[in-house]
Amino acid sequence: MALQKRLDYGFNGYQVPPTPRAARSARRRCLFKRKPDEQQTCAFDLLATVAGKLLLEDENSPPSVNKQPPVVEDFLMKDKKEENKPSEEKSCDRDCYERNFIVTELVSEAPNSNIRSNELLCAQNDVISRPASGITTSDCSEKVGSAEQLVNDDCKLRLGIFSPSVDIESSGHRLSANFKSEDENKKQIKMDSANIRNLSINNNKVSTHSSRHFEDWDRKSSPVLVSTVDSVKFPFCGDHTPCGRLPVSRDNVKLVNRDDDENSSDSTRNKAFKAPPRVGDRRIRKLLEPKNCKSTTPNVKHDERYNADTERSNYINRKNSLKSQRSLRDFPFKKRRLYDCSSVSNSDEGVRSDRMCNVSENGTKGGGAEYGPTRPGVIPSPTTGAGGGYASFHSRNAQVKLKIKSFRVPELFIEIPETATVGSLKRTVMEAVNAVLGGGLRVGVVVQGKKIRDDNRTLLQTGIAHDNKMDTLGFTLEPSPAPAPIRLCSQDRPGQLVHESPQPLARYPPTPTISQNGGRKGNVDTPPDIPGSSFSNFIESDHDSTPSPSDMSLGKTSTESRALVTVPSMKPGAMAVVPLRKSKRSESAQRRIRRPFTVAEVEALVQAVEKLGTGRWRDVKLRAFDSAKHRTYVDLKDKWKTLVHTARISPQQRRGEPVPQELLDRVLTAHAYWSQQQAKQHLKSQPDTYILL
DNA sequence: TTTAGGG
DNA sequence: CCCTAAA
Repeated sequence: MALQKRLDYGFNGYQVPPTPRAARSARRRCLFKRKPDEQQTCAFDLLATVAGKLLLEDENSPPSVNKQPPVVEDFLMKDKKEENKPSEEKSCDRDCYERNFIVTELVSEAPNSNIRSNELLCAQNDVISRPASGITTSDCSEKVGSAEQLVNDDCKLRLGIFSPSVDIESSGHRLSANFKSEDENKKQIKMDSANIRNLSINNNKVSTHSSRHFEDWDRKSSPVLVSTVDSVKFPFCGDHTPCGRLPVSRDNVKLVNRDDDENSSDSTRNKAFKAPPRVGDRRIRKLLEPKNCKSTTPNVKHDERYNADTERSNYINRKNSLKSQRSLRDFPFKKRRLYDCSSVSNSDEGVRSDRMCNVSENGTKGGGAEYGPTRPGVIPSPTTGAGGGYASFHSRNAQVKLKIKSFRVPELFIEIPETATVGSLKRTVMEAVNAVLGGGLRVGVVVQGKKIRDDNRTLLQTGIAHDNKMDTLGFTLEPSPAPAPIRLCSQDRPGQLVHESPQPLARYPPTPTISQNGGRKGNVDTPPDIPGSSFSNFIESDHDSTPSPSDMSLGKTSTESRALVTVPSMKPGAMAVVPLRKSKRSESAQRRIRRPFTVAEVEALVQAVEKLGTGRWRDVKLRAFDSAKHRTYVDLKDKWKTLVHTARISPQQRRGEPVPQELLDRVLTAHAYWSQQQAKQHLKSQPDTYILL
């Protein structure tokens, strides 16, 4: 059997390394411009990735959620055009990464204010944070639909997209804002059809998230990760119907962790133009990837690999035919489970909205009965945007209180083999979430469309305290230039991540200046934990999965998660709205956090190595771990090394998350095969020496 | 920048 | 994971 396997690998499955290393290195060049520092900004990258940037809508363009820039259509067209041009890399416009942060309304702090900003809040939350399926009225729904179709064609299961919306509330002034997200902020749970053939087809298929536009995401985005005052929620959208094609084999395992750290690098962007994207699976991802910033070298050996992959895949299919079939049947259920979660989450959303309303009551004393439908006339349609007319400001109020009630993270894209367990899926998702939350963020303040860079300016000076300038106050979330504190991205302590990540936003605020005031300062640390949050729901009965830090963290997360809330009372003389401790970020050169490979990752690695062989770690990385930025090819190589070692030692001596024996067997087989190949090549390359000896 | 290996 | 020589 072993022999047979070997033969299969040798003749059908593996592809003999065709090119000398030199040749290879010649044509790869564009990727991995990651700076050393960036490796440590795991989470952050994501927010770069996930949060990206929140931008206040310009004054000239009235805050109107519905308003859709005419550009969108062009963008879409562009996308479609580019689909046919695999060799062309889309340019990454910086604007792509910006999310709009719209201050819908700012109300006077006066308790008697007749303006029910709460209503606005509620309305906005209601509409915007609704799962994509529920949002169809938007003018861009059509586009969204097409985008989703494309996605579905690729047999990808998209889990939530959030419409990033941020509500800023204050007892006095209330801001309701929407973060318009973009696709780059998402990770995708992608179930690729296992068959390589399918993959190839998919590659040629036009699959693009047209959602480069926040609008799109805004509309279709489903709530995914919502951190509210009281809890962190992980709602999944329920609008994704399982695609018709189901994964067949474990081929094409790909972990798409969109760590968009590369987005932030201009050099990367520039390079994108130099090198066209590689054909094949990667290309799809490119298209899907919001950033699309990095380019891939053209895969010269694409056809070659295609053949090899196909054969290999056939082999695997034969081998696992039974298994695959079962997987086919099981898969929908696995997915359904997620959807069930989503429904739960959705319901939670309602709770969340309510909670928000309630919270807002604190400030305005507005009766709950007055919210929403009860007074529809008063509620500015979130889509129409709230004009500044609603706000009546009392300039005598010296305090500006802001409360960011929730951040929504756009989307998670993850690829995972259908053979993976639900537990591993959960872990993967959790990792993605942690990555999102664990990152550091920098908050920018935008007033009247202009970014306020001077942190020392007072609100008064900036105009935030002025009645006539309250219309447009915005915040931007952007990746912090320096790596986030390790703790923030530590996956080893995932439990802390979820509530820690918000820290840069929520906990640091009270600067000396700000802390002078009483007000609701105490709310900053208000951590009303909601044990039954969606997060815990999402993971709850995870018995089938092997214990992993992530899993453990989930429960912890649900109980420890802190609200992403900041209610720093600020006097006009206060400093930045959301002061950040930038200094702490500078302590780089830290050892990267340990991120144990999951079984899914191991499988992806094994599969890639089986096809590419050892010694081509960059290709392996690109193939299976592209967009998993925290896995460098060195990491993969090291992991392979340890895998080989692990496979050779007795199971009793192994530590950590147990790797399925089947995988270890494959490791040994592949390692043996490629070692042999290497030896052969070595002999060929030095025939003279051989003769001489 | 990538590989290959030792630490 | 880190560090680095070597390619």
